Amino acid sequence: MAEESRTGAGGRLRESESGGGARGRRAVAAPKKFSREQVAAAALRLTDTRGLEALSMRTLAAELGTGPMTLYNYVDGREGLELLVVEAVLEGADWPETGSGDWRDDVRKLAEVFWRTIRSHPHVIPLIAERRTVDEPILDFGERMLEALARSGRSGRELLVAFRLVSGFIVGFTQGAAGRALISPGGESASAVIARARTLDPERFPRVVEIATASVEGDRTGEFRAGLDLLIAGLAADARPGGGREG
Amino acid sequence: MAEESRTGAGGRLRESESGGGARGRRAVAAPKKFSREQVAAAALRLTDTRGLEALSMRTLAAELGTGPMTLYNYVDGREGLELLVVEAVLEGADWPETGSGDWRDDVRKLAEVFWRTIRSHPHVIPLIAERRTVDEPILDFGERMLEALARSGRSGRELLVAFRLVSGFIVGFTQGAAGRALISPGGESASAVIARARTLDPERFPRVVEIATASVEGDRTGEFRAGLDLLIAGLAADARPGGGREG
DNA sequence: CTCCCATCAAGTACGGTGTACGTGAACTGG
DNA sequence: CCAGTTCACGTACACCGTACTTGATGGGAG
Repeated sequence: MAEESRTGAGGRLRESESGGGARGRRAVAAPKKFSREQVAAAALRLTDTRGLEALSMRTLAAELGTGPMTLYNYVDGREGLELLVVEAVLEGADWPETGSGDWRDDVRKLAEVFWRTIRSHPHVIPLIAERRTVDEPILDFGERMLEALARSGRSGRELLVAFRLVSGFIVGFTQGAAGRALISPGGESASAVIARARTLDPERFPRVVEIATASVEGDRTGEFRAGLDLLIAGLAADARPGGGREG
Repeated sequence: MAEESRTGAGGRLRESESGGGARGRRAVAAPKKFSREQVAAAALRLTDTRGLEALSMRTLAAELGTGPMTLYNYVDGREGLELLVVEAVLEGADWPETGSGDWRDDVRKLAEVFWRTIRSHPHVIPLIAERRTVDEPILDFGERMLEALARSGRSGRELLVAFRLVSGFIVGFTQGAAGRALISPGGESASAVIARARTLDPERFPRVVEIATASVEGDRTGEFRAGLDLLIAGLAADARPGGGREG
């Protein structure tokens, strides 16, 4: 797993940042031109400002002032590029301490940090939604969440169900709150949703229109918490009676 | 619906269309070469057999024995093509009668039909997940689900939360059960998941590995029902006391 | 009848994508 | 000095969606 690009481990790599004044007798070549973090930051910046469809090998390369193929020295193809962006987003989160207190609190805390983190990069949401069973940084979060859920006395199939419930809710809610077509690259989410709801026939979709409106007017975080609390209550009610601690 | 006239190879034959407009001056020049249903069926077949990434204007056109641009006479670009596939999938469902009995039963019935319908076309799942707030056939389902949920005594924000909970669960569960990278175009889902789980470090992701294994061994439909029941129980417990009927 | 031209099917071509391949420059250890 | 290795990156290919253009068709007007 850990076979990252261990190419730079030779020791001699002098980063090409604004280091010492004599920045080189030579033009660039043997030491890496960028750090992986630089690439990640550029990719995330690109995605945040110009949307997910603007993220391509070529645009990113242009952003960095280099050619497309150079990126393949930092990233394992398009797939790896997306992974890099997801990583960059999740690294920005500061995960809470969990594992000791009430599992409900931990579930809540974890979910909330995830929610807040993701929401600050709305364009990345589709990426996270479709890659959540693949990327390690997400699985890392999943593992913590599972640990908390396990303390409700679940394991095996029940744990699986509980996890799917929670993660499905988180991703679904996030996705629904700022879905692909409802948020435009420009970024005016609210008006876009409203506009979209307006085009719907209110006779055919009365309640869809109703909740679409409610969704725009309400505060999403409050709704997220409400849904999560409901979910946690359900999980607690269903938990194996003696299983407040691990049974 | 538009009735189709099948043309042989190479020629287009005139056909008096139903409702052939006496639009004054000109009559129709040529009948359509395919029916919309033919196109939809071909698109769905293509997606089912060769995966979502094989669905393109060009491949579909080739499948139909015509050129790419011809499709634009039947479908509004790539976007419309995806809509067509989603439509084709959801049209295959036979929706239950709802609206009269217990809302819990209706939620269950609707969710289950949706689940079963979608699962029979696993490659379309990502499409449905990301287009669920956009496509009318999906909104149609959403409207029915909302109607059922409303009978738990909710409206406005609470209804929104309940809906997000349920639909997030459905989509999340489906997506998780047969996600993009976990199911390969070839179609060997179970072994792929196992293989994936094997590559994970069990020290770092002990519980992820545990539920991944459980997920392969268990029957998904049972887990889906279990999660759904838990969710419904939570919704029922939280329902406004007097609100068994619409209040 | 002939001719016109509205209409729709379909081809060509353009600008995009991801990336295999190859070349060559810069460094390192012998 | 000379391999050998690592990296930058230009070129090229196969693919994508689709704007634009062409071409066939056949009803009405003359």
